[in-house]
Amino acid sequence: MFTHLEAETSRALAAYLQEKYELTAPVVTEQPKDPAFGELALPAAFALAKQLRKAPKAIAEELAAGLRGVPGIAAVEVAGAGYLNLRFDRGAYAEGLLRGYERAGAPPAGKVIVEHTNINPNKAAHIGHLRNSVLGDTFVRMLRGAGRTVEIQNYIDNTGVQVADVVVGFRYLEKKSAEEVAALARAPKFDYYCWDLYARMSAYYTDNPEAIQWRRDTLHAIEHGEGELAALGHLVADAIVECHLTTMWRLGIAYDVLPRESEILHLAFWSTAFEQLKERKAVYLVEDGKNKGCWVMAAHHFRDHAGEEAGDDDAKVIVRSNGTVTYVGKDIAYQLWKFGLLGKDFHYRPLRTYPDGHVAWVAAPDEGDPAAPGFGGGTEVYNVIDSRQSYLQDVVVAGLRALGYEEQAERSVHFSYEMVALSPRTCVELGIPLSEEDKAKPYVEVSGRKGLGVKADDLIDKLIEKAKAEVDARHADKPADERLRVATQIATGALRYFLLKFTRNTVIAFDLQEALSFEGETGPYVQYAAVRARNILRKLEERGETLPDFAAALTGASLGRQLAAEEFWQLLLNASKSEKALKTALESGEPAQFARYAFTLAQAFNAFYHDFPILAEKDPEKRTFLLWLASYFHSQLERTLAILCIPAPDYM
RNA sequence: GGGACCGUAGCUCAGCUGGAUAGAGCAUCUGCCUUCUAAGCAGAGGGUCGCAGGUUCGAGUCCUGCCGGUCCUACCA
Repeated sequence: MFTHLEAETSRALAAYLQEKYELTAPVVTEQPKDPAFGELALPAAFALAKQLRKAPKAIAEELAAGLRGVPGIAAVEVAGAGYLNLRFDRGAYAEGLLRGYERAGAPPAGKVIVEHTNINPNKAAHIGHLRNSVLGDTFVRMLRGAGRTVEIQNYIDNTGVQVADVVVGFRYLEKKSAEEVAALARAPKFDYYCWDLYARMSAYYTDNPEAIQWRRDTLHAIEHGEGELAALGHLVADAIVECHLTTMWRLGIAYDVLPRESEILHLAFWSTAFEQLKERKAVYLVEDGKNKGCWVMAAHHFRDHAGEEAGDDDAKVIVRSNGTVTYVGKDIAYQLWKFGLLGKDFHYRPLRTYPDGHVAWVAAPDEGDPAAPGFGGGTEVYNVIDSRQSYLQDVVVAGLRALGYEEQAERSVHFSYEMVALSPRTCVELGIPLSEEDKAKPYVEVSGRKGLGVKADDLIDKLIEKAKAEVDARHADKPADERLRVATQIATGALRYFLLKFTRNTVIAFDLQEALSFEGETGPYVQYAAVRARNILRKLEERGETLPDFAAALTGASLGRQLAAEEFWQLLLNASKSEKALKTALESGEPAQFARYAFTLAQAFNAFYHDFPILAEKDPEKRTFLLWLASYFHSQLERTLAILCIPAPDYM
């Protein structure tokens, strides 16, 4: 409703500008800082002052006339130095919300592909991976909330160095047979086991540099899919992927398809892309210098300031002198596939059916399942990858551009975010040893190689444990399994909100105490508001009453009477802005903005809840109105929480 | 050396494409449970928006320089 009026206002003013001044300018609308100024503000007069050579205030007076007839607008005022402030017809606005209104405009066609998670399948997921997944998953839900079709991809680098290192660890460090590893992989917490092994193996390389040859041999075997080392690689990677899927599902995160590097190699995606790149002269063979014998992409493709004269040494190596392709090269091929530009496709088999019936598919080594849906072929692609990889993401986009896929390059978005580090205090708390150098830093970077970090499952367990204690203290009368379920929901809400409250380019210095907080700007705060709203409605039923048929019981006139009270109007207005909040958050690509809206919505409701004992209200019209407001808040809170994938518990 | 990001209250962070009196949470202090659950509400204190210039009706927001911090800049991923 709010966005509808906003659009109508902009359209009316644009038409008026055209008619009166023959100007075609985009109309900017703002939400006034002070609610006393009204619901919408237009600073248009300021922008026109120079062109029309008149004082902004005088222009605003003229423009006001063009807005007076807009349906739903009750008043147009000129304020300040030349603002146009609009006031809505409160009764009509509420009636629009009550009776439902048509959402204007269909969402853009085409499939959006969002790639997120992408954890190397060689160790347990940690807090940094969670930020990626929660950010990606929430963004997906926001897009779907706005009506877009979205496909979620989780790329599995199952043939990389990291998997190889764990295989080396099993084979040479622990001297385990394939059967022994298989037994470990079937046991719980295989990902934890590998976490430690990977850290030990990394340390071993440092002390025994000659061991690097093991890595080379193993990597070669894995890449070529040959022998028992390759089989071991698959065994490890597949088992770890299962662990990751399970961990992520604890937070409600699921995937549509898991493309894998092994199939990208097997199906020779790269050679197809390589032919295209050579043909378009996007890459060339270096004859001399440090990159001699490599196929490289010239720096000017991906760096703004690099001139054509930038040398071979600045170029990005795509194919090594030994003929193997780098990760970026494969990534270019993969990005082409995402847009349906490669002319090749994976085979797929179902990997997992989630409890809600959703199926995640995975790239299959051979024929695959004919029932598989079509994947890839998107019109927009978002890659949720941390900001440290922006250089490589630039190269990928440059690859598309160099091939002439300008439009797809434009629609390739590196949805970047800053890393999650650990606050020194939290390191101490977790018993992580810190060097003197680390202690002086504002935060300590997590490192899988060093085995330094907070594992996702550990953190979730801790949150559940804490929430369980709170629930137990408050609801000792409820069944234990139910209390555990509620505690799990609270933990999920706390964690998802915590990871979302920071904007993407803020480094999170993870602080355990802060993350474990359920008060203030947190997920549980928002959940609590939803629970309270529901309690009012439930209490009503417990008293033998039924919820009124609001559409019949409330009219524009009665709504107008009640909304004459400023506080009621502000509450309703606030509650009605979820669509607006979603729109601006999507435009800026910041899930944090939408999370923040959820918080302000909960704040508004909590104030309302405190100030107006609804069930005790004596005046019938007011009571009906308050009930409607409460149920409207309730539905808005639940809708908002649903998009954030924060569960709404039955009680707290 | 080159590129990118960050610097806002004691702490952690918001501040949408430049707009009206710079916000929130935490922490500190003071009130509020006989009421639809206090995981809550109300209030107080707390600011040279790193520094200096510039652009204009208007700058936390844009430009330049400086100071401080971080990341990237592999024939690793």
